[in-house]
Amino acid sequence: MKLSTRSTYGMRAMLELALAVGQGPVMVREIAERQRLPATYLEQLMVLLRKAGLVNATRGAHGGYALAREPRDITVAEIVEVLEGPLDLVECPSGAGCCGQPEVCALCDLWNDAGKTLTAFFQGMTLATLAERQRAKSAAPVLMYSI
Amino acid sequence: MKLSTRSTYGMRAMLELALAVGQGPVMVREIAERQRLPATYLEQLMVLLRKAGLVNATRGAHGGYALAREPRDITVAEIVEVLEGPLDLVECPSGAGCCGQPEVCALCDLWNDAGKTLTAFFQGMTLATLAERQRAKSAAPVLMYSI
DNA sequence: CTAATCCCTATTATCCCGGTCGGATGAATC
DNA sequence: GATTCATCCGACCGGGATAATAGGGATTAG
Repeated sequence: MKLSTRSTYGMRAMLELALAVGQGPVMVREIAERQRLPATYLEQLMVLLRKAGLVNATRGAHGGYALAREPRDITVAEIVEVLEGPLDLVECPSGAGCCGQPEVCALCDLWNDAGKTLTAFFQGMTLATLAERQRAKSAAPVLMYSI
Repeated sequence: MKLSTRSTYGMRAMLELALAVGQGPVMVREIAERQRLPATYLEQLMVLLRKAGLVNATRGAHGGYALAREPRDITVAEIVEVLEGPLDLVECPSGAGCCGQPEVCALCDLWNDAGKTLTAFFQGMTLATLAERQRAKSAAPVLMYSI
């Protein structure tokens, strides 16, 4: 039930883009170095994000990636869903999650509700919020607690 | 990010036991047949649930499994955690989920909060509630909507 | 034209899940 | 006490997905 690295890598890249908003496109290699990620692997993920309309790519020299929308208009839910597939805990009703009879199975509801809970959480979180938090963390280091 | 079948199989078995509470132990084969699950596979899962103290096993003839506690005192969170591992979305801070510096990484908090949300949801759901819902569903079939 | 960068398609390695099998252990029945 | 029944335990295996790597093609700036 862990998230795959696709999501976490992707989120790290997207956060990086959110922090660099307004500074022109950022190269994959640059992101990869800053985040210590395998560059060629990240490349594939960026293509997925582009196809999903979350980022714009500019090719050629001085190219790179930039967010396609304002950070406040991109939710974590979107990003994760692109890289991880639908935000459901089981694939009802055809899958093994329930008995195959959703109308009669209390567990189907359980899994669906859990998925909705998670989705709601991720939908409520935007790149803008995350970037803000990240800036706060970077600016005010552990010193805060050592007074 | 899907749940493995271990959890779903296990939950189906546990719900079956909850519905059969007070009727003596239930055999694995019996559960497997009713839920259309591979019996020998389910067997392994039941052993895990027993070692976790969620069910009691009686061996030999007329043996089988029964809940170790009252249905209202067994949460979905416990069951899932036994079969699926800790209810976290990433394994911070050593894993690839965050940058390796939880104090400086906004994403660590994100993943942890998401995990807590999910955990809270599952902790709030007991076998008693599920059994009740299941009974309601079985009792009042689709006929309700065809008046 | 040339360098830089994204784009795309294999290919590989590794791990975990889902499942099977055979036999050992322990309990009930006769 | 022998037999039967059911849980227990470990070993094994195939498939599929994940996480990479590699190489070449397309596109743009200078």
